[in-house]
Amino acid sequence: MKPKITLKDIARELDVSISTVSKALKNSKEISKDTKDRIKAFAKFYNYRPNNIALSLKNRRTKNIGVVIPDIVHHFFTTVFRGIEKYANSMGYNVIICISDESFDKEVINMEMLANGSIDGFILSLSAETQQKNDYTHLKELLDQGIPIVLFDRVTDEIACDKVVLNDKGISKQAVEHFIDKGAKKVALITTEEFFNVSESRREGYLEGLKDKGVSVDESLILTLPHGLDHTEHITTFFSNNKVDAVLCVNEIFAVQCMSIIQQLGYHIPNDISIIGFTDGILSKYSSPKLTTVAQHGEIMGAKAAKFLIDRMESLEMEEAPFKTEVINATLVKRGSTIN
Amino acid sequence: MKPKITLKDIARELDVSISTVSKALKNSKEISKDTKDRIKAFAKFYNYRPNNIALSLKNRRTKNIGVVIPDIVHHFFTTVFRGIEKYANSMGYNVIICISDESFDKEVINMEMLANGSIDGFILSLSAETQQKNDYTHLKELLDQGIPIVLFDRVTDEIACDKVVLNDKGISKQAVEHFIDKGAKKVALITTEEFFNVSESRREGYLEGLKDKGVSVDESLILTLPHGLDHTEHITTFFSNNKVDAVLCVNEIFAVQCMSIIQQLGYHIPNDISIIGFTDGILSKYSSPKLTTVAQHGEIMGAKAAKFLIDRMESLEMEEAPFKTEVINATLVKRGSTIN
DNA sequence: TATTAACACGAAACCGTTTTCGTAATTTTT
DNA sequence: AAAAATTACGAAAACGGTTTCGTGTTAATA
Repeated sequence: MKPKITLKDIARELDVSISTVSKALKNSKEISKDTKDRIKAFAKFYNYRPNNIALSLKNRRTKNIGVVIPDIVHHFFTTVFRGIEKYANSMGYNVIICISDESFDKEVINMEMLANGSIDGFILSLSAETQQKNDYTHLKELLDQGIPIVLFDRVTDEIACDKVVLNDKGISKQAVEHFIDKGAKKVALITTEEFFNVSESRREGYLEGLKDKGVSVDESLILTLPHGLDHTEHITTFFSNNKVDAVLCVNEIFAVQCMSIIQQLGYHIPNDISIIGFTDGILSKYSSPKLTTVAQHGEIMGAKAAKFLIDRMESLEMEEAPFKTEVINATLVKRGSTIN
Repeated sequence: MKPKITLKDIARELDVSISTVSKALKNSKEISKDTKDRIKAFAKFYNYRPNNIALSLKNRRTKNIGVVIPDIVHHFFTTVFRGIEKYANSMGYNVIICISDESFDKEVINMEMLANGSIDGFILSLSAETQQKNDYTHLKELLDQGIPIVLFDRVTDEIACDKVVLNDKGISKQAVEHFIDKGAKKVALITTEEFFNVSESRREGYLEGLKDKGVSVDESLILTLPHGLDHTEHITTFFSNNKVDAVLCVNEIFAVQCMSIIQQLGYHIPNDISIIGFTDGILSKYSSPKLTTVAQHGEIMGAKAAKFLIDRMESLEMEEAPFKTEVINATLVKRGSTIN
């Protein structure tokens, strides 16, 4: 057992003051070459490393950033997180992660814990419950205390801060137009309940895409699936009752579920029915046929969010800089589930 | 802007000493009720919260644990991480995460960064490169410094510490026996290169399962896929050249790839060929037929690892406790890709 | 009434750094 | 040779807490 060595230890052993040691290790020219050499050699030999906590206290910055996401098992968040981690790490920051589990209370409690000195700033995607309650006082308080926040994907207009979002609306529109361009007449949308702003945007894009192509909206072609339940039955009855040519799903799980049900019903994909899903995850790559999806470029989003945050934290007191919103362009990855 | 308030601020405003404030807030009976009430009211009003960093420095413990994993996008690690996070959080710990990206250097650098005071202990799964190099000096040094480490899944005998592993061998054996019990004669294994100790164990289990059932080993039924490439061709030629009844795959990606290739070759699953994969992830649940898999219970592993670590950290100086290895029992989740 | 005990609080050390400022000792300038 | 400047270092404050110990007042005991 060889416990960590401190400046004090070095000072004692070498019979100099703590300040001298500190300065010597920082190569200060206040200290003579001889003394510096002695101290450096000793420090190296005992593998001295400054204590991060003491530094944090002194500098009043931790070089930690807090990431709060609703769910880590979800592919999209995972990729965003990876982007955050990579960029943050390259800039010398560590990442403390909290999972809100879609719960308002967890989001609040975790953030308050971290805000008491553990981190210098937050990157956050709102929990479902927070979006439902529409209560953002916890975020406002943190901003009030001077702690910077960057919101991504699940954002809100209520909070003034840097944001990184996807062009959900635009890409949905594009997907719908792609369907129609390839001959589809009846385009369905399979979506979730409305308190996610992303679902909302995707629905808008869907509607706009139809409108632009001069196709009238048929509300019965929009299937809203309840949260958390098994959807097989819903989907089966939907496709039994409606003749559709193309389906846009707001996530890849819905999409592959639709695919197998559609195939069981005897339709051919993509000849009879085309499908596009959101989230270019593992399911899309290994389904058969492979799924055409909207790539959300999570890693890019994460990196951008991290850059926003770090820029703001490091531009000392340049907090006056106006808040920016970066729109990441989703792209359509065309695979076997559509006619391309 | 309403910056954080400190003990000193309260002391100044209320004209008492810092020590009095500290004691009052901790409800010390050294302080009179009157004074306590005043101080508490003031603190509450200004929403005083002690600074975590200062506490860490004083107590010489951060209540942070460092998690180092090779990859966050991989489902298994994600679930383990979730288990760690949940348990740690419930015990008042925060989690700092580093992704080694299967790189030895990243593993070393990240751990050294965190070890200088930022965390009280590590939970770690070895990177592929570390296992290849078989170099664990960085871990030994940390243990030497008195920093506890818990290893999970990708472990090594070289390091004496608490460990949490899966009974890879046992469950593989069980899977093979299940195949044979249901009538399979020719059981294939599709695996990765050998520097992962888990692949090794799974292969051993496979061999043992055959042996126990009195089936002789046919080396040509073991397909080793190279790391990172596209495997379609390998798998296709494998199944074209070999008549097999059942396939055990060491991950779910291999399994679903096999499934689609097998189906394209005109075989029926599970009637002609049965399949079992490892990792009970999203692919297994949404494939058709649904995949019979080995559930690794990552969340349980994570929780157990976190418990090991926290127990050791909190049993002050009870570091004498012998190191334990917990074996998590994987289970077979029987679905449509096997005859059950 | 003198002594002791209980009460209520403050001073100071400590955790491990950085940094400002002060100051002997030496060297340079006049 | 006296004054000024430079060199090389140490003392101390600061970051924000906790905790031990000391002490002046009051209350209880002899």
